[in-house]
Amino acid sequence: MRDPRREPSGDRPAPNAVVGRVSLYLRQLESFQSQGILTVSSSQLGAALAINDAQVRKDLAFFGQFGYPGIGYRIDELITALQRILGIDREWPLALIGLGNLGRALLKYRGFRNRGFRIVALFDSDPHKIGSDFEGMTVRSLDTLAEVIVQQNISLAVLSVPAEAAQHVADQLVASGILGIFNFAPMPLIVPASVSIVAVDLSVQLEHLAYKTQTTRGGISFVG
Amino acid sequence: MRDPRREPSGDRPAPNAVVGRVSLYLRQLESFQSQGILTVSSSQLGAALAINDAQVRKDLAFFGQFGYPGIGYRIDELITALQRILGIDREWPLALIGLGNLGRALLKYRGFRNRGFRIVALFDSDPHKIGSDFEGMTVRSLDTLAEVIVQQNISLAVLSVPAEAAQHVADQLVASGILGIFNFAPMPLIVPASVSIVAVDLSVQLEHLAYKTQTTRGGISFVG
DNA sequence: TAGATTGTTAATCGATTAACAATC
DNA sequence: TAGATTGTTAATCGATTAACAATC
Repeated sequence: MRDPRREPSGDRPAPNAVVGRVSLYLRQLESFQSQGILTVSSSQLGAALAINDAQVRKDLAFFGQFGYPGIGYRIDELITALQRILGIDREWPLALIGLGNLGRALLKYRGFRNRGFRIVALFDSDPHKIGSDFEGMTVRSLDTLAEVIVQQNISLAVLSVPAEAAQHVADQLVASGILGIFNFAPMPLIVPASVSIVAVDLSVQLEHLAYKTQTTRGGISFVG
Repeated sequence: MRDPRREPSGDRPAPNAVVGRVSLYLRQLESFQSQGILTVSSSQLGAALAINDAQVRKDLAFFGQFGYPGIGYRIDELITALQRILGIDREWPLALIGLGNLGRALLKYRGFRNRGFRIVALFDSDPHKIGSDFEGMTVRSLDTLAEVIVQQNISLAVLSVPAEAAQHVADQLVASGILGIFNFAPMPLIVPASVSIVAVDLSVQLEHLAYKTQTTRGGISFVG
């Protein structure tokens, strides 16, 4: 691996769109790697994801110099670098708050564990659920939030509670020292800027599909 | 309700960002309505969602003239208009393909039914699942996809199958005449441009949260 | 009327794409 | 070397915000 490299862009955080694409690049690179491919050019990587080659190079260049002119990118090297950049070169213990249908599904979901995210603590406000076990873990009362988050060194929480409860629980999470919230509740959360939020709003997304379906009438192929 | 109005912007489809925000406006307006509020200004609506007031006006103006200078927007009127624009002034029957953990959770999820989306048919490729019942519906083989989609007049599908199977199932859906796919499989699907796709990539989103948490260190309040 | 607020134009900001010298 | 491909600058495109005449 080449080293030292020129430093990334002054440590400004990357634009959201860049981070999202880098995640896609990483997954595609892992797929190439599993096929035994060793190097890839920006145009090959872009073609697999329907992304312009200049965009691929610019996105990667945001974080440093990873490519070799005339050759492309060495896949193993780039995978290592992108994992470190995204922060998934380590395990992230997660707290899951809300064991309704969605919460229980997220608990069983494989996609997270594969990428180093591990749900290690469960919380719910329903007295019928507190004390019961899911996937080998006991559901705890929200009263113990701060205690458990500190003890287990948890920095991220998955929030799958009803909209009405979401802001109150978010406040408790913030008070407990959480650093990031993965929000599935269909409402915007207000938190200090020191706490990161990524929201997945399934109703908004499905409404978007309804809109597109109503308006789209095309013919050319498309990657989506 | 004022009528006739000036026509929307030449029927170009709205930019994605606009559609997403309109969905948020609609939900916020419904919340205001349930509080008994009758009119709202662009700055009030924007404040509730941390969106600039000029942005709110511009987004709405894309679809027509809904406001009253000096007054704002009449909430019931705007709700009706936005529902029609998004295409959720009617019922959408959905097919659900893939009854793994995520699929079963989506089946039980209330957020969809509330907005007029109703899962009316279940499909899986696993012979152990075919024939069994979930929520009063029998899981069918993918062989019957085209037949059921036509019979039940289904235009949207929720795809929650493993990445390896996703493209193949998408091809079957397209061949069966589906118009839109809500894709939870962690890979891009290739479909004709006449078919709409909205993708929810949970791993990508969670990786984004990891990145933000790693890089964020702020202090000012923020709505997310 | 005076005050409030829209719809829209112009100004700004940011993101994407094209082009190409530098490099392997 | 000749061909390929990067990193980066400049050009383009699109989205957001500011400003304000028109309107209620």
